[in-house]
Order: sequence, then C-alpha cells, then structure tokens
Amino acid sequence: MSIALRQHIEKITPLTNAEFDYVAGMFTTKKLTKHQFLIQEDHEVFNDYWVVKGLLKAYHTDGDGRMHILQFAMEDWWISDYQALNNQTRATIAIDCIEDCELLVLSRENKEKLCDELHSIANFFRKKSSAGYVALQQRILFLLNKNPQDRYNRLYQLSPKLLQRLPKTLLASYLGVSRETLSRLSHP
Amino acid sequence: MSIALRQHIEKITPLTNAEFDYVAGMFTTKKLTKHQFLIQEDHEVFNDYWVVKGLLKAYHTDGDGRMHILQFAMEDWWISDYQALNNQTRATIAIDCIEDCELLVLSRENKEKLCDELHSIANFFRKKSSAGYVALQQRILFLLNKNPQDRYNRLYQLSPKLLQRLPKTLLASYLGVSRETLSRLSHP
DNA sequence: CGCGCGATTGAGTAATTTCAAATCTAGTGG
DNA sequence: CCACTAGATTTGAAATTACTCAATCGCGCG
Repeated sequence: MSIALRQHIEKITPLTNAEFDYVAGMFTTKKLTKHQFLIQEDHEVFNDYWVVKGLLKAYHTDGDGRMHILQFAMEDWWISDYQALNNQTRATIAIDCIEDCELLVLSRENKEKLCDELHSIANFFRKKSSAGYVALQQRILFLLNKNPQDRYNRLYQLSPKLLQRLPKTLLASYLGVSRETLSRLSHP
Repeated sequence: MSIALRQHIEKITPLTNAEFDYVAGMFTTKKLTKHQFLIQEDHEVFNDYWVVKGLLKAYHTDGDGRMHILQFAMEDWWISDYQALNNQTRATIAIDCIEDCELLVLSRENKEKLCDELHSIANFFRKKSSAGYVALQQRILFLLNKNPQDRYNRLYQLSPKLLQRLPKTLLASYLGVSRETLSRLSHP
C-alpha cells in the first residue's frame, strides 16, 4: 500500500511491517475532482483524511456570504472538520477540492481503534496534533500583529509551492486581506 | 493529591486509583507571585504546566516591543511554550503571572513516560491537543473576519470570568486591537 | 491630598476595504 | 489558428476603520 503514508508516519514513530500493514488496512481510498466537496457545512463528519495527491481548502462562510479559509491541504497533509469529527457534531466548515484529489480515508472508529491498539499510532496522532497546535499559534501571531506584506512573506517562506498552486483570491482569504490589497503587495 | 487534576483528566478518560496516584506522582508543584516569569524568551523549556490556581499570560514581543498575547491560562488550563517543549528549542514566547499562581509541573520526560506507559494518558493528551487545535481554529476565524466588537463579544461569551480578571490592556492585545479601540466598544 | 497607573476621550492620520472599471488569461468552439 | 467568453487579477479613487498620539479622567493607595 501507500509507501508515502508509511514514510509520513515513520517521520514520527517507527512501525514494523506487520504494524504498518495493519494500519494501512484501516484506510480506504477516495478520489474527487476539482470543485467537489469532501465535507459540506451542516453535514455529519465521519472521517479524517490524508492527502495522497491534490489540493483542498477548508473554509467557513460567514453571514455575509464571505469565505474565510482555515486551512489548505496538499500532499502529506491531514484534513477534516476536527470539531465535528471529535465531538460528533455537524460540520461548521466546508472542505472542497481546488485540484483533483486522491485521499486516504480513516474513519473515526478506525482511528480510535488504532490509537487504542497501537501505542505508536496514538503517539503519532498526539504529536501531530501538538505540532498542529503550535502551527496555528504561529499563524495567530501573524494575524494579530503583522501587516499583509509580512503575512504574505511568511507564507511564501513556509511553502512557496503552495502559493504557486493557489488562485490569489483564495490566498487573500487565507491571509485575512482583500484580494485587491493582496494584489498591491510586492510578490517575490 | 490534587482532586481537581483527577477530575480534569477523568473528563476525558477514567483512571483507577493506582493509575492516578502514579500519574500524580509525576508532577511537582510550583508557586509564583504576580509578575513573576514562568518562561522567558530564549530560555530552555523543560515542562508543561497545569494551573491549579491563578492566571497567566503567554505572549510574544515583536521587534517594535509590542506584546501579542497568544493565550491566557487560568484554573484547569495547561500552558507552556509547546514549540520549545516539543522540539527542545529555545522559547519564542514568554509566560508570566497576572495573578499569584499555583501550578502543577510535568516535565517533558515524565510526560513522555506517562504517555508510553499509560494508554489512557496518551489518549488524554491526544484529545486535549486536538481540542486545543480546534479552539485555535475558532480564534483564527474570528481574527480573519470579525471586527473588534464581535471579537470582544465572542470572548465574553466564551469566558466572562476571564474578562473580569483581566486588565483591558491585555485583553486588547489578545484580541488584536489597540487598547483605545477596545475602550470605545460597548462593554456588556 | 496628591501621586501613579490604567482607562477613556478626542482629533488627525495611516492603512485597508469597498466599489467600479479595466486588463489579462485560459479554455472553448468555430 | 483565431476570436470569444468567463473568470481571475490588477488598478484607481473614495470611504471606512482602526491606529497613533496627546490629553484627560478616575480610582486606589501611601
């Protein structure tokens, strides 16, 4: 099965062949094309997703119909509505495909099962969450005090590849600025 | 030992008496007075902290000497510089006491030990991190698109008690607005 | 009573948004 | 291969919002 997934997990914790086979067996696959929804607001959320290939956005639409992007996900990233997934509530965010996508699907039940049975996997997700938490803190710091140019530069530093694959409109929404303002920045 | 800590953990996962005693034995205690530092920027970070009593702030100071508050922590909250703690790097944020504080201290080693030995504790921290991640996502959504009044109202809804214990200057910094702007909002 | 600190108020300024229009680009069909 | 269209991006100008700086207020405490 997916070598990439194994490498991804083993960046954090080693797995025996048997363990990995067991883990991999818990996943199913899913393919979506550009513009298709992975999760829609107000729907139930049953799965966590790992991106094999493609690019997605997770976003909330506010009362005025404005979209605010919470996260992008490309190869090797996890994505879901974790609030809904953890608490078994309805989705408050939507996720759709910016490009054609290939995903590995891990249901809540299988995730919990894996975490109960395999120490290493429990630790994997624990460390992933903690790293995600830290990453969001960094993003908050930039939203709190940095101007649009600084925010853009940071994202450019963090993942230049992502920027090239994104329409500017979406990037603006992620950075919390209007697309006109983004357009007036200097783009390295 | 701390009944409160046991209740805190058992909100997520049950523990036997023996397990809890073992867990509790991994913590030490620490008392600090108002204005004292728990963590200073550029220092090493060895511990995670759980607040028994008191109120602290975690913040970053930018190049212009402006403080940006990442997190407050009061009773029942965990706090540390997780970036530094996880990666064994130097602190990029400072944490100090807004009120006199009483803390339970869990070293990185003991935390990892507990997570390796006790399934339930590994799951506890995993779920805590995930919940923390979701909470930060919500905060990001408000920073992305809401005006100061909405941000204030949200925090008022989330924890009105916190607001009463905080100097407005700190609140402004947390919300990402100037104290003058905060002062001009309607305070319910 | 007066000092000191935090909070408030006022006025001017800077930055970003908004609205509108023009330009560019990629994909489509002739 | 070219013209055409829809969508995305850029540009311009006005309006809005929040910031900054400065002054004042209010309260607790010595």
